[in-house]
Amino acid sequence: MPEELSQIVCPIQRAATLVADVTVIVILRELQHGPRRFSHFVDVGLNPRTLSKRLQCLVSEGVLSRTAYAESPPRVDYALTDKGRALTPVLRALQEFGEEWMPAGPEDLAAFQAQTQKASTIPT
Amino acid sequence: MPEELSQIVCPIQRAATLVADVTVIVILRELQHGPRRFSHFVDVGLNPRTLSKRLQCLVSEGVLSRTAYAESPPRVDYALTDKGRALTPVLRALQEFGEEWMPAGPEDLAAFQAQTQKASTIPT
DNA sequence: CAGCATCCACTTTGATACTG
DNA sequence: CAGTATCAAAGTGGATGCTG
Repeated sequence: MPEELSQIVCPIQRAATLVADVTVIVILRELQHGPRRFSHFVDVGLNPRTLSKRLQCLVSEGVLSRTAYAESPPRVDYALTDKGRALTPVLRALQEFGEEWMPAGPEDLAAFQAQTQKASTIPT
Repeated sequence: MPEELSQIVCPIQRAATLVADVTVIVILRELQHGPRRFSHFVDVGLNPRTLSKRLQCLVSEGVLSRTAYAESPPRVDYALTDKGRALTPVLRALQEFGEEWMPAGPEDLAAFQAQTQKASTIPT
């Protein structure tokens, strides 16, 4: 995902770019189940460096909310905002198109699921 | 857009990656009005090199059809296939999300339109 | 007209290590 | 725990020029 996302002016283009990133998709998928912590995403296989960037981007885009608790060890929760939830129809459209027109054998899906440690469907 | 698109197994990810490219979006938008030629896209501002790659990718993905006529000078038409038309809901979802949640001043839109020489909405 | 080959520079990423 | 710093490696994109 380009660093200059904020400079993309076309709404379609910008939204598409935002969503067309493995890391972002995994993040959104995980958050569908509720708030998650930084370490959770790391456990799921995301690179801390990229994860950090995406999280910052998503927060600054208003798609995610970041809540830090004054504890030790530190704890930070990430959750979907209304805007983040508004992204669901997009993901669903993407998924429906993908499932109907993008042939992917069961093995492939299994590989992907193993890779991300999660199911490939986005719950309602 | 990554060259190894065919290696992306997750349907969502793959469809998203396909669509998350300025060049691809412009191509799809232009084709909404009917078949277009290579030069048309060039006229619209697309780089021949990138355009060529995207066109090949879209054709091999089955999103576009390529028709070459035995003429001189050569003539080639590109058009949406059923699969290509099936992408419309995705673009629309993207657009709706973008328009509602991605603030873009009128100036920005104007800039974009000037840049692509076209309206930024996708006709039905 | 359609489109490939080349050059080149910039952007982005994974791995790894370190800190408040 | 939640990040950030560094570094080398690789992928991409634009400009240009050429050909069937």
